[in-house]
Amino acid sequence: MIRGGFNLRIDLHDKGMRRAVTRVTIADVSDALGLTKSTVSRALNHYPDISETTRNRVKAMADKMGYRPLSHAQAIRTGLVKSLGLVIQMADHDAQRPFLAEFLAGLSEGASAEGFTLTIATSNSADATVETFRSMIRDHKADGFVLQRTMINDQRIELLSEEQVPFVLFGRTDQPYDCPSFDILGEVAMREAVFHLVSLGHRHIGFINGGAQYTYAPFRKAGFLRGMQDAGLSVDAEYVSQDAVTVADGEAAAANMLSLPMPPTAIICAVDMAALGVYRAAASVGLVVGNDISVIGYDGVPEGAHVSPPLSTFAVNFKEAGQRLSDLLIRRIRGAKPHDLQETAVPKFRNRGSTGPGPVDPNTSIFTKGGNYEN
Amino acid sequence: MIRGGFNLRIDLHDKGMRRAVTRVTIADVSDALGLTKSTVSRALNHYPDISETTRNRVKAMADKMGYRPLSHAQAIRTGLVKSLGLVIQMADHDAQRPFLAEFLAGLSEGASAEGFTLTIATSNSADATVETFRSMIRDHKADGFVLQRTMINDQRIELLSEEQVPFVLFGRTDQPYDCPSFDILGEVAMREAVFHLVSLGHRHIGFINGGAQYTYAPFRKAGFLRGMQDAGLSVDAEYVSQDAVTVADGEAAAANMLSLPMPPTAIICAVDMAALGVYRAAASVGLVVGNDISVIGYDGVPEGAHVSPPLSTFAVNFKEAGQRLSDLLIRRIRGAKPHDLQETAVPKFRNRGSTGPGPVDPNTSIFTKGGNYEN
DNA sequence: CCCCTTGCCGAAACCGGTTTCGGAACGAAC
DNA sequence: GTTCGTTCCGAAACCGGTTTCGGCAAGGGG
Repeated sequence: MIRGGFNLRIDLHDKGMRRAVTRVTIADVSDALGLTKSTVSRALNHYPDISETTRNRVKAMADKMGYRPLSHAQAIRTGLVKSLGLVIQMADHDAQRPFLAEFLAGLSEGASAEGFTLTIATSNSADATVETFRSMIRDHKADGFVLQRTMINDQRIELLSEEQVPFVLFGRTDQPYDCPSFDILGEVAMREAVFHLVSLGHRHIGFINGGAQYTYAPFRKAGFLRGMQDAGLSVDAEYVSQDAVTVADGEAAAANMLSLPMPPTAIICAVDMAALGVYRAAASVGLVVGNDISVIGYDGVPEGAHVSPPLSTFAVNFKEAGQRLSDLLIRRIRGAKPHDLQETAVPKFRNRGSTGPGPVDPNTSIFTKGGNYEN
Repeated sequence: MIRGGFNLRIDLHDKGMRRAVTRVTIADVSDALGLTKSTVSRALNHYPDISETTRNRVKAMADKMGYRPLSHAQAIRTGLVKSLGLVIQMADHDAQRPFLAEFLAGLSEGASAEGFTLTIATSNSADATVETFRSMIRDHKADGFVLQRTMINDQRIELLSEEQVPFVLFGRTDQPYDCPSFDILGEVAMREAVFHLVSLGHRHIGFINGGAQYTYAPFRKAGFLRGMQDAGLSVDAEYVSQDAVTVADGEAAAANMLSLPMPPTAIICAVDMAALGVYRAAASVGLVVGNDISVIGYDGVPEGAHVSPPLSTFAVNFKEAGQRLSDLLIRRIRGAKPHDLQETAVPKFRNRGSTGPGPVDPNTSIFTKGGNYEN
């Protein structure tokens, strides 16, 4: 039981570094108190069979000595490495790039608030992503995972469910699993976008949806359709397109719509990047955004604030999303039931000037705006 | 020695998950071979006192059984958690945002190639960053750290050196430490930028430097000055500014230069974001970039490709940087000497159209271009 | 006063690996 | 035929924690 004071040694493992390591172990604490390791451990971990006075003595001594348990030492017995995993799929298209920093900040804050860290990996394809998950699960690199960009028929969900590894979705799933999740209600935003445009006098409103493989797409489209229906407007199939997640995609989709006999006077995009493409398409046919044509985006990417006019959009708070996801995941890891771990939020409309009044006569084409009723 | 076959148990730790865990341990392997754990361990870790035949038997059995050592179990003895740490300082200004995804991808690839993972944290201020490092070091969350955005008089370097924790710099340091590092030679780029502009006929060239607290700033400035000197051009102090890292910063700095009696006909920016600000400043005084005024940036941010005309810039390969940094750091962790771990690369010029011929008469102001020699 | 709880803590095993130490087996040298 | 030196592996300690089990002492009930 008596040990020679503190645990001071020279760690020569990495020849080059010759690092002097002096770490306070649980044994140091127990020795200082005349207790055993087990008592100290249980005291610190809130076991009920430790008296309050002993617990307090232990706690006091522990932080007086600066004792901090080594998480990987605990892990070998508890099975918990106190880390949250994130696999970022790159080259997917670059749409996640603008959010990544804030999202990570949120995740990191939420994690560290509970003593967890963030372990991340990247991959280049869906298959590689699944393999990365497999390997991280097998080596137990994280106690649970955050899945961003939830997809329809998501392989990651299947894998993690099967392996019974805790996870939380950023988004909602169509699969019959009861998953912990945090999601932004894009459908609410899209419906609100319609109302905003209708109140400005627009009747012909186009909708450019995002990637059809993501679960957000049907939700946003439904919100758009619901808004149109509520406004008593019909939706022509030609006014709706999908799979636009980049500037180029948005430009192409908008160019199509603008070449229709009766082009929309306003376009709602499920993704800001696509909305930026609408700017280009508009410019190339001589339309001024915010004047000749109205555009509303979704996401709140920083680039949107730098174009002219600045893009009106529904800003998603990615930092908050990260925090909530960390929190939910940690609660899941600690045993909470999926059903109790489902949250949503609504994006905030940022009216920045890319919308304007609709045509005087709602049946007027944008190309004949100003009274030339020849169509 | 004889153990009851594989290690199959039900792990009830997290009440909610009831996860069935069946893991192949080193003891399973040794039992299957009739050897001891120690022999298997040494065989797998290339100890010299294990015969070649035994080593091969062990290896074969290990991967036949799918054995993978648990890194956190190894860590408690070896002191190595097989993880690289990265602390991202946010709100710094958003300049790092565009690179983050690629940079992480590079780091992750480099790390996982050697069986390491990436542990990241974020912080909101320089002080918080240092505290985060302290805590990660104390809890040994990573075996070493990657420091991006090397600063002049960098507190992180002091801390890590003092604590004798391996690290590698993205950038070079002015401090008297011999640090492992990877850096992009911005000075080469800036000098090349000058030559490019001079060859187009420019004589009055402005330089907008980046954040003065970063070590890259003096290098890039030196490159600019060297280029000017080599071209036989003098540099007026009014043509040089610094601390421009955002669009707004760049706009302000450029506005100043453009209001000089003899404004520069070309501006080189140490940071793309600032260059985008130059676009704005130019527009607001009626100058067309690529025609009335030439602009060259540095970094290769995606936004630069979307403006009109697309920004000519020196593109930095952040993914490669990440890979190299991971590699260097891992070698450092394994004991290589700092002196042998210093690499550099040069950025690649992307000529995209934001530069044009200088004035016919080099002494002509851009505001009188076209032959109106009245100054 | 005895017995039985209950509260509280120590002893020891355990988690999954690594590392030290020592000794058996074998061949070479004398 | 000893002796000595290698080669190669087993036994056991160790890393820093957690968890099980059991036992001692105090307190309460009969």
